[in-house]
Amino acid sequence: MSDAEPRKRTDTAALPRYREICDALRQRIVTGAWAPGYRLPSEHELARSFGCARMTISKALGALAEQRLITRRRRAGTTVNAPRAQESILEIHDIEAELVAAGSSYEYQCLDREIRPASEEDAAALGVAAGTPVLRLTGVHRADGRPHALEERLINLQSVPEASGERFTGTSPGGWLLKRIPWTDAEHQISALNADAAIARRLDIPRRKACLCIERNTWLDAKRVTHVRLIYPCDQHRLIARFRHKRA
Amino acid sequence: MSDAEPRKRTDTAALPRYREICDALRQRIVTGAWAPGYRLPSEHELARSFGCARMTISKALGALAEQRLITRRRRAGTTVNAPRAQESILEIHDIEAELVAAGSSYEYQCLDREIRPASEEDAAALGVAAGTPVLRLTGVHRADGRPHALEERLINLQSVPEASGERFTGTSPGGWLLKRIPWTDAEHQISALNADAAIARRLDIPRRKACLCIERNTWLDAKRVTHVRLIYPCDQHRLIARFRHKRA
DNA sequence: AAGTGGTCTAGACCACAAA
DNA sequence: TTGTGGTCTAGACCACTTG
Repeated sequence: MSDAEPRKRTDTAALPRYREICDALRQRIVTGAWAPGYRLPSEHELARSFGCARMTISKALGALAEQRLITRRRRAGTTVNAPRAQESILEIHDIEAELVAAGSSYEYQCLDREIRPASEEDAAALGVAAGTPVLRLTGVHRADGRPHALEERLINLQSVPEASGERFTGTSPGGWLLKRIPWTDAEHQISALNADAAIARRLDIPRRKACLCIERNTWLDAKRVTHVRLIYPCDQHRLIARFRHKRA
Repeated sequence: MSDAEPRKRTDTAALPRYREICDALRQRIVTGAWAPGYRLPSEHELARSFGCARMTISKALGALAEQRLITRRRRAGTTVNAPRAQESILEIHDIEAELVAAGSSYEYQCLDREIRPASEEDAAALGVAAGTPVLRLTGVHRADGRPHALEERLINLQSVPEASGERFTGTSPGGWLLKRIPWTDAEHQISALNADAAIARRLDIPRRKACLCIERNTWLDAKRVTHVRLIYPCDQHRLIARFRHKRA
């Protein structure tokens, strides 16, 4: 067995072979030489033409497929995709962790706490039946003593009954929940709004100032856990989302 | 050569071996049996204990690493990561496609078009050297005749020289670019702002109205392609991001 | 120096979907 | 039926990094 006898790869590259191949193929796609719909040569053919094992080709194609530049189907072969929607990964951090990471002090101030049967509005926001017992919390996150974000939260007490015993004075509900109740699904809605009088007062900003609003719904399997609405003054927060740069 | 003699896998599964292994390992991590910081057995050991080739283990670990549940380093081994931020997938669509999908008519109106050497401000936004030739475009996206979003765009003419020949009256630069120049990397910044006089006039909204602002930078490998700033009145747009349900 | 992950090979069998 | 991708093996060499 001559076995693996490749390794003439101390040449210049430092780039793995599959990566070179991946880049070469991507080049043909992005330059339009291989237009959307074009069917690529089979893995066997590519392996021959690149002079490598089929698995190396497979790895290169796998990377392109994960970037959604191509679609691979058994028997049908591999075809170039049409340009797609921009898809980015958005990381939404715990406010406390975020502020601490930025070197600020952090404090949660509870403004209001109420256990009640869900109103129609609560029910719609949390996605439960009206009358379901919910815990409603309003509070302010402070950074270095100054208001940073306003939080309005509903907790489904059917999913998290132990929340009814917690006062949430000082401890932020987000952190508390995260430690106790895992979630399996989440949805975020991001919007902008003008601060109304109540928001302006609580965040100590002028009325009508633009704010970034993040609403999050979380599920534990099929059960709704919590609904939260976070309101940040526009000059205190922005979200950054990056396209995940495929490397493999 | 007995070669590949595995394939007792017409059992019940239909699930690839590397997938089973990946799930088994993930289970140990998410249940806390392998806590953050824990160092996993080496690939060789895992291969022995799972009774498979090392490459199969490597594929399973690769999937976990891509989910950022573990970190793999040569010599140092593989360790369990600390829990990470909430990570959602944000899809940012082409405005035209979005409006058409919603059943609205779509129209792009070019307000301004200029080819010039990049000013300091342009250079900073686009990430190129000052003086680099850029195409600067301002326009309004209209839905059913009414202003929907304001777009301010810079195109790097070194990356996309053919853009200099395009008038962009009627055709939206986003769609035009998407059809010609794919991107490999993108970064989005999402913020809120109060409409100033110019924005208010062009979008036909009151001054100080809150707007959602999306800034996008795109790269083709290392080259900057375009920088765009989209401004939506707060009641006309919201972004939705869903937790990516891990499957692999 | 030694152990780890990273990559690669030259085969092989399988599952699937198109012809 | 047949060709394609999907997975797997048993080994090998390499590069990196830690002890």
